[in-house]
Amino acid sequence: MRHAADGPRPALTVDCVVFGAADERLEVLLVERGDAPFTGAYALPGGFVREDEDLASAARRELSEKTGVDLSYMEQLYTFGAPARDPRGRVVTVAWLALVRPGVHRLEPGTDAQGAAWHPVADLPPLAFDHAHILDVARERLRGKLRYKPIGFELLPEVFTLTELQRLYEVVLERSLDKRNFRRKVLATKLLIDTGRRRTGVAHRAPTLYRFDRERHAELERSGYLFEA
Amino acid sequence: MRHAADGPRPALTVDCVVFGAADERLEVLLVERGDAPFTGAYALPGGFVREDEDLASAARRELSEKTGVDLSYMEQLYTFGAPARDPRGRVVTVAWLALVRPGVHRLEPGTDAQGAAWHPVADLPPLAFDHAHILDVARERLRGKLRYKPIGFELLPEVFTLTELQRLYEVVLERSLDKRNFRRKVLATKLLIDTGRRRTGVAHRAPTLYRFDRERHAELERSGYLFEA
DNA sequence: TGCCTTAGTGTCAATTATACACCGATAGCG
DNA sequence: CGCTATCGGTGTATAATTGACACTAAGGCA
Repeated sequence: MRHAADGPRPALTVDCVVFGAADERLEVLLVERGDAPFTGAYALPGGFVREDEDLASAARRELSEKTGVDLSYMEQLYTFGAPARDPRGRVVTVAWLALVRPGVHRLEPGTDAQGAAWHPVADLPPLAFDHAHILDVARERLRGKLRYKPIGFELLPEVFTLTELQRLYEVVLERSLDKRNFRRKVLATKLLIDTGRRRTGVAHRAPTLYRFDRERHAELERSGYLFEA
Repeated sequence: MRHAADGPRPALTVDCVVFGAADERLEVLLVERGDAPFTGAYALPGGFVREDEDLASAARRELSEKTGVDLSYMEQLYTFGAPARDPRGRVVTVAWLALVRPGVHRLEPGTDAQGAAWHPVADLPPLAFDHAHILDVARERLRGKLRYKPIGFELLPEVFTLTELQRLYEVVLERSLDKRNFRRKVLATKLLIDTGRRRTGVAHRAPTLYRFDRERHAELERSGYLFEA
């Protein structure tokens, strides 16, 4: 059975995969490591779980400490525990996934991370530990979720055009979508509100700006529904 | 950063939710606890992760030790880490999900579990720790998977009738399905092989026995496909 | 004012989902 | 041995959804 003294134990950390969309690209928040191992390499923000701390709280705290980004919600992604994933010894990490609008969070790197910055997932620097693998799992999960949850909105600014939303879907799903079918489908959800405003200053027809209907979304969440892109 | 000496750490366990179907019910494999806390209560088979052991291996080992059931594949379910989930101190557990055909595994309870047995999920004894919650999460995951993966077969005997398969779906999804539509859909997958045999000795028309086409399934797995019930 | 660029719109065909009711085969019983 | 009870097995029509596909509209700028 479970005795607190049962032999050596793995250490436990949390790591956060925070995605955002900017310039029609998918980006991820990384910190530059200041200490060994992997000094100077990039890593997912994360760190040790404290003795009396909920896992989700640990993820939020570490993300905040390492990057200055405060998030109220993250989804648990997967727990990675290969014995050799950390050269210092056995470390099991619970990875978390979050989607944010880049730009609304000021990045304030913590003392033990030299920098926190957005990196396009299509062009990543070498990552510490097994973080490249964690990121792959996160991208796969994001793809899966995007197909049946309208989470695309979480990644975009408060107001956005349908074309911007479509580009995001295309980037994440890695395939092109038909404009008319995409619009039909996404508008059919009734989750978008026409703000009545248009984006001006562009050298072409001014596109309509929409925002996400959080109330309707919460309502549908409660009753359980699907969404397909 | 991560120093092995960083303060007190949560202990780490694995717990296994093993589902099977029998008598048109969904069952789960539980062990009776021999030691405190929760002496005499039922629990999911599980235990501590060893220092140099992969998480999946730990789950397989604990399941085998506690119940005698050897499985080659389990899917990671979720990691539970509420600070108070174990009265003895901080214990984080990585839960795993497996589907088996009950009857093909001999149950051999380990020394520290008084008994390993199948229990219908619709009528469970009180469970130790937060295992009732873990089981809820597992049932939800099973429902989700059943909708788009043909995993129902994993829970049934080697040969089965379409009605048995449908009952299983109905039990897991908690709704009734149309017989003709179900048959059409499930046969359209071409994942069932008509064995040419029928179940006899029943006081009604003898139903055709099918078995699951593992080769075709593996093939489709590779190319990626969906399945809807 | 003409041109370049992106926004925005509709239809048709194919596919898929759903609703729905009767005859067939077998064992058991009287 | 035939009657009955019980579950097995089948098809069709309608509605909803998907996917393919091309042109006009509007705005800024040269």
